[in-house]
Amino acid sequence: MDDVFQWILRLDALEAAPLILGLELRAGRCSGRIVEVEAYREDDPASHCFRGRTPRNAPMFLCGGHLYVYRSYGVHWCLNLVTGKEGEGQALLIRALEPTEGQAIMRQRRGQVPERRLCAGPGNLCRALGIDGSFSGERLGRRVHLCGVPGAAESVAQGPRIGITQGRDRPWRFYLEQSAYLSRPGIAAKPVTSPHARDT
DNA sequence: ATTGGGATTAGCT
DNA sequence: GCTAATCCCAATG
Repeated sequence: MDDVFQWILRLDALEAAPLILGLELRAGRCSGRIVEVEAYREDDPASHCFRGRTPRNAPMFLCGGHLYVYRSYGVHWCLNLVTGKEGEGQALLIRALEPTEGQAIMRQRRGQVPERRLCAGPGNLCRALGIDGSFSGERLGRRVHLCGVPGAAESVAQGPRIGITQGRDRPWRFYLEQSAYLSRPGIAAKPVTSPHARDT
């Protein structure tokens, strides 16, 4: 079953993104459904890989299925699932989860916040799941796991990425349109798959 | 050796 | 809407 995820994560980030949405991400006793991701690639001015390999971004150049965790603004940790083949330098930034298990522990780490804010935002979800820089470069399946049925998510939407100054023209943020657990509401979304598209 | 700029967030105006 | 918190990297002298 894990082979399915390995296969998906070796696809290009843009192909993998809609398949990853809806899967459950678990770390320790906490888990949540992935409702929002963003794709970053080497040919992409917004990506940490844009100017080649450095000690920080080295895990992004491993093959799909590894983790890349970086420190944001010197304050927060952010989790990526590396995609593609070794040397390509691409990943999916996990931006929001719908908490499904371990909410009590999450709240202990995050403080008294409403359920829909527990894992909303890349920094917040790492805090909630206890993910830090020591996870970077690690293989999926050690301390972080995926489970669920890939590609089964209801209406996936696509829009501009958040918080970047370069590469704004690339609509590489993917999210579950009806989710109440997004880091921010969808902006000028265009649907990728609709609930009825799969029926045909 | 120093400097400027982020794939962010909470709290305040 | 604005700002501070504060670390890593890249570009520059």
